[in-house]
Amino acid sequence: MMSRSLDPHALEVVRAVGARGGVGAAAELLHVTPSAVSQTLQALSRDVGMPVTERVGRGVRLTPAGEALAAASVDVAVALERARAACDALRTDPGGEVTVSAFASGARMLFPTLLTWAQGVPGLRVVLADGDVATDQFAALTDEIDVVVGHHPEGEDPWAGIGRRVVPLLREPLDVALPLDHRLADRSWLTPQDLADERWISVREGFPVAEVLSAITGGAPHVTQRLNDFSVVEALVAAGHGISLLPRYTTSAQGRFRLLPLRGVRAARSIAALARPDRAERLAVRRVLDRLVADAASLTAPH
Amino acid sequence: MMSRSLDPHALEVVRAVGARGGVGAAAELLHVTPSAVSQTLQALSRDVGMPVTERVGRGVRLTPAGEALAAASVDVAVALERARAACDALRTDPGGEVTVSAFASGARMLFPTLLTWAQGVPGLRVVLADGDVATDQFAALTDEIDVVVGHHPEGEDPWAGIGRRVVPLLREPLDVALPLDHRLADRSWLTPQDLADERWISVREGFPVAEVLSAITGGAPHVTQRLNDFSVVEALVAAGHGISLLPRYTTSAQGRFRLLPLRGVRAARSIAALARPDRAERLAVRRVLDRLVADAASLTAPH
DNA sequence: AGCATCTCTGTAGCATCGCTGCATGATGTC
DNA sequence: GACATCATGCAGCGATGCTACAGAGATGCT
Repeated sequence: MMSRSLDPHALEVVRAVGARGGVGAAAELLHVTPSAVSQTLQALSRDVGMPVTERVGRGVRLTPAGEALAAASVDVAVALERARAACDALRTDPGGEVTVSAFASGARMLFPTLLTWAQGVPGLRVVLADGDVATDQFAALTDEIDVVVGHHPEGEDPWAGIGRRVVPLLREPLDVALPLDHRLADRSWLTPQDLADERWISVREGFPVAEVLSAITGGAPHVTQRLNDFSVVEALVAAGHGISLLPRYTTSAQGRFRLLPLRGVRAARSIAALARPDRAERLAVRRVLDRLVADAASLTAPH
Repeated sequence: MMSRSLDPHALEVVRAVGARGGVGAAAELLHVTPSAVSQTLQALSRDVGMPVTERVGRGVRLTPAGEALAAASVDVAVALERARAACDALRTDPGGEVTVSAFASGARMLFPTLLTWAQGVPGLRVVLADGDVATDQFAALTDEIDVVVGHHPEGEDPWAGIGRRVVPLLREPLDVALPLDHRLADRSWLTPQDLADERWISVREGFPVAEVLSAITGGAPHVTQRLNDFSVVEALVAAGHGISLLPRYTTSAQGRFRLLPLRGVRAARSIAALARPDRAERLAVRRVLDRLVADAASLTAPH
C-alpha cells in the first residue's frame, strides 16, 4: 500500500542530501548510515512517482523534483515546529534543550549572562559550544546547532537568501590596541593615516576582523602574526610585538595596553544569531533568541 | 527514545477528534478502530508532555493544548500537500484520483462537461458523487470528499471561518415556474406582489431555495409540497399542482411550463466549491477546481 | 592498463511502531 | 439495577526503518 502522505523525515533527508551534496555527508549529518539515506530516497521516489536523485560521477545530485521537495521540506518543518510551539506556549516552562554556538570573543561577551538566565528558567537546558569558523561557514553550523552566533564586517550581508533566520544582535566597533609605550599611546583617538607602516597582529584570512583591517589600511597591511584567540593577541600587543584591531566590548585593556577608537572610517563588526527556520519556531529557541537580543542591547547601552 | 518531531498523522487524528467530537466518530472518519485513535492520542500526549484530550462524561474533548495542535495540524497538512504539488507540477500528467460531490441540480449542470474534460487528462480520475444535504452540512462532507459543490441563498456567507477553501463558481438566478394555463403565464416578468396567495411547491426546510422563497414572499409562503428533486417539481408544476421557484440554468421548460424572471427582488442562489485546505493543495484537485470555475463562467456567459 | 579509493546501492536480520480484535472500565439512561 | 454507549488496556501481527556488511560503478594515480 502506498503511503498517502509524504513523510516529513524523508523530506528532511532530501534537504540534507541537497545541502551536503551527497548521501554519505547527509547520513553523517543525520547520524544514520548511508544505506538508510539511500533507502529513504528510494522510498520517497516511489511515493512521488519520479526519482528525487540522479547519479553524477560517483556521487548523486537532486533532480528538479528533489530540489522542489527539499525547498518544500522547510515549510513542512516550520509548520511542525510551530505546532509544537503552539502547544508549549500553554506550559509554564519552555522546556527542552537548546544548543548555542558562538565564536570565541562573542561567547565571552554573551555566554555568561545567557547561562545565568537559563539556570533560572525551569526545564530549559542551554548547551554551549564555541566554534571559530570563517564568515561563510557559520550558516552550515545551524544544521547541527540550534542557535549560532556569528559575525561579519559591517555593511556586508553574507547571510541573505540562504534560508536561515537571521537575528541582528549588535554592532561592535573595532578599536586599535597599542602597547603602553607606543608613540601614539597618549592620543585619545586615531585615524587610518596615523597607522601607516605599523606592524599588525591580525586574525586568519576569511575572518571578519581581518577584512576590516584590510579595508581601513587601504590594501595589504603589514601583518606579522595571525592568531584567532584575542587573549593571545592582547598579550602580544601588551608585550610590544605589534598593534592590533580588537572589538570594543569584548576587550578590556585593564592597563596592560591602550585601546583607542578610530575616526574617519567605519570600523566595526556586526554580530547576529543564525538559526534554521524550523528550529527558530521552537519556543525554547525563541526565548534564547529574545534573551540574546536583550543582552546585546544592554551591552551597548552603557557605552 | 522520544520522537524528536511531531507525527503529522497524529496531528490529523487530533483534528478529527476535535471536529467529530469523539474518539469513535474520529475513528470512523479515519477508517481505523477507536483503539488506534486512543493509542495515538496517548502517544501524542506523551510527546508534547501534556494531555491533548480530557474525559467529559463518557466522551472526550480536546484540552487547550489539543485545540492548539488541531489548529496547527492544518498548516502541517497544507505544507505537506504543497510539497507533493510542487513535485507533481514537474510532471506532465496531474495524476491521482479526485472525488467530487455536488447537489443534484448542480451536478446536472457541471458534471457532464467536467467528466468529459477529465477523460482527456492522462492519469486523472474523477470520482463523482451526488449528495443532497442542507447548507450547513456541505462543509462536513469535505472530510471525506475532495471537492464539494454546494449552494446557499445569495448574500449569505455560511462558509466563512470554518477552515475550508471556498471557490465561488456562479450566481444562479431563481425564476418562477408557472403552468402554461396559469393566469400570469403570458407575462414576461413577475414581481413578488404578483405572487401573493399562490400555492407553492418548494424544497425541504434548510435548503437554499426554500429560504429564498420565504424571503421574497415576506413570510411563510403557502407551500403544498416539499420535494428536493427538481425534475419531480417540474412535472408537478406542468400538471398544474402549483407554482415553484427554480434555478434558471438548471431548468429547461421545453414548453411544458413557463419560466419567468422576478423583478424588484434579488432571488438567486450562490454556488461554490468547498475543499479542505490541504486537499486543495493537490495539483489534481487544483486542476479540477480551475476547471469548475471555467465551466461555470461559460455557463453564465451565453445568458 | 591496472589497482586502490571513494561513493552509492543491495540484502539479511533486528528492533520498533501502529493497527486489529477482544476484554475491561467508566458513565449516562431506562 | 440492567443496559447501552463510549473510551481505554493488552496481546499479537504485519509493516517499516535501521544497522552491518557485501557488491557495483566511477575516478584518479602509478
